[in-house]
Amino acid sequence: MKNKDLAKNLVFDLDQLVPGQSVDCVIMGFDQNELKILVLKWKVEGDFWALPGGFVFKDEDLDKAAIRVLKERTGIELPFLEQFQTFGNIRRRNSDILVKNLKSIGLTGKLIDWFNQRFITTGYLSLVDIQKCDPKPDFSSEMIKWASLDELPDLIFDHNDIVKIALDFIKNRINYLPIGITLLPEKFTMKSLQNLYESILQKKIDRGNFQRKMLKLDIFTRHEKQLEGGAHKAPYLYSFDEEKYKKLLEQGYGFYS
Amino acid sequence: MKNKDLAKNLVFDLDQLVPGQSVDCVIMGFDQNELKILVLKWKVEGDFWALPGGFVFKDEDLDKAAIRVLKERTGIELPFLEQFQTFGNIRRRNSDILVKNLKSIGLTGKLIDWFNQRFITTGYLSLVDIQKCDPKPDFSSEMIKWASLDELPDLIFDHNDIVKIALDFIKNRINYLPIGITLLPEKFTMKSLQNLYESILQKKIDRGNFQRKMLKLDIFTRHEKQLEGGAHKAPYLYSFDEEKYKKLLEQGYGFYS
DNA sequence: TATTTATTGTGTACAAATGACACAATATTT
DNA sequence: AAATATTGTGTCATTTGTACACAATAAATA
Repeated sequence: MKNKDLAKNLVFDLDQLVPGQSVDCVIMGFDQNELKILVLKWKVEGDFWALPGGFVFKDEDLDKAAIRVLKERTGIELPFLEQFQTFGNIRRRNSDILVKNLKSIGLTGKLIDWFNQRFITTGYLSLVDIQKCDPKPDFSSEMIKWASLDELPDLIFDHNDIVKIALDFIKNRINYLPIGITLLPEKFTMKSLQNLYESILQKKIDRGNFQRKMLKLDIFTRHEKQLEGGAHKAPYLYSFDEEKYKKLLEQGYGFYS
Repeated sequence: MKNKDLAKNLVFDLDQLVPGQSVDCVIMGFDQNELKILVLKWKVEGDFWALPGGFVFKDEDLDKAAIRVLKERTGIELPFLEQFQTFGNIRRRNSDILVKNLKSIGLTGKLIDWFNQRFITTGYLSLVDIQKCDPKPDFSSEMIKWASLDELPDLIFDHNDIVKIALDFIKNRINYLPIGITLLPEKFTMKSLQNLYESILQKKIDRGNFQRKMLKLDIFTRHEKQLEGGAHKAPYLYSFDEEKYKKLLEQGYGFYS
């Protein structure tokens, strides 16, 4: 039944799509001090987990396609996604087993051919606040979830590689551009910002030094004390000063400028 | 006559190519203390300058396509090109005036259609030693030249943008990875390495400090004095210690690692 | 209520890196 | 032989990085 739905919905107009071109989105969220990736499970037999991805219309900007595809597959609306790499290995094609599954749910020959071609895919990423997102699977997926890096499932094709490259990209970027405004809630503690940095950089950072270094960037507004919950001494809450943050984004830091 | 040749040679098998996909190469060379870009002039009426670029075969890795295309268009053989960005704006299509020109040299309707589609192009770059290269125009170009950044001609489509992005990419990269081994001759002076850095970063660097900083990387071999020509006090010649250089390339520097 | 505990904000002290500038050494030119 | 331009290296003040210390304090516990 779910399979019939899928086959029915997959009847789109191939002529309007760029053949062999796709986009895939690595959406990173930060929750409970862990970095997580948004993945979805395809509505076919077998464990086919994948990044939210899709095709590109002939009359559509590649960047726009990424935004649209993310919206369609997950319901998440973002105004901007950052391109990080294009994957064009010749072995990038749907695996035999997947094609077999697609056949079994009644796809026609032309659609099978479509899915069986080699796709050159462009990777896009974004960092989001998990609390502000409510991802929902579309017709083609039976499940969507935030997977922590430790328990990232085996993904189809080279999607695991794509995630890895995306993580490297962010790990690199964090060294010269501030990060966090889209990953953390409105107000946050320095500790949680540090957790974010540590989970991206995969290393421990001295607490005191991190705090000083961050504050010296002068992109934060300091608020009153944290609500009572949990800790022993209540930490200050901070929020990003959007103007100063953007200014710093433009000029970067830590580099020759 | 040259136009006839072009039309004749352009009859390739479109079915074997990925439609709408291309690669473009930004080849940077360093000569006489200036950074230069390899550009070629198309063999059609009008001043159509472009980056060396071309199409991708269906059964070809994207990375390999870049290497092949560069070889075909310029004669330059490189084992590796670095991908830096993919350009997929909807307005990326051959301009009317170019198509008009292609028609005027006798291209058939199908080829015109091919050239008139929107291409998603992936940019690749490499840094080379100009002295070791002898670029030659292929059948489709009437001229090839190293253009310094100041006198870069107007390029077709968004190729000027592509060059700009490539330069930004290198400017960024130079801050955490050593550069120069493919741009400078076997033996070089610290002064010339500094010139290279200055022309990429577009800023003056203190001579003494630059020298110390570079040498501390411990990736150079110091040779005897420079040949007599020119200067007043002869500087030492250095060469890269390939092993140490590669090791540093792998681990990077100046960053959290 | 008084004490304990964990965590925060900030301080200090030393090492390392950076930036600005100085100066002797030296190959060529005059 | 003196002048000149450029190199290799030195110095020193400033900034940045790193490791660790300690008082302040909110919650938990006795």
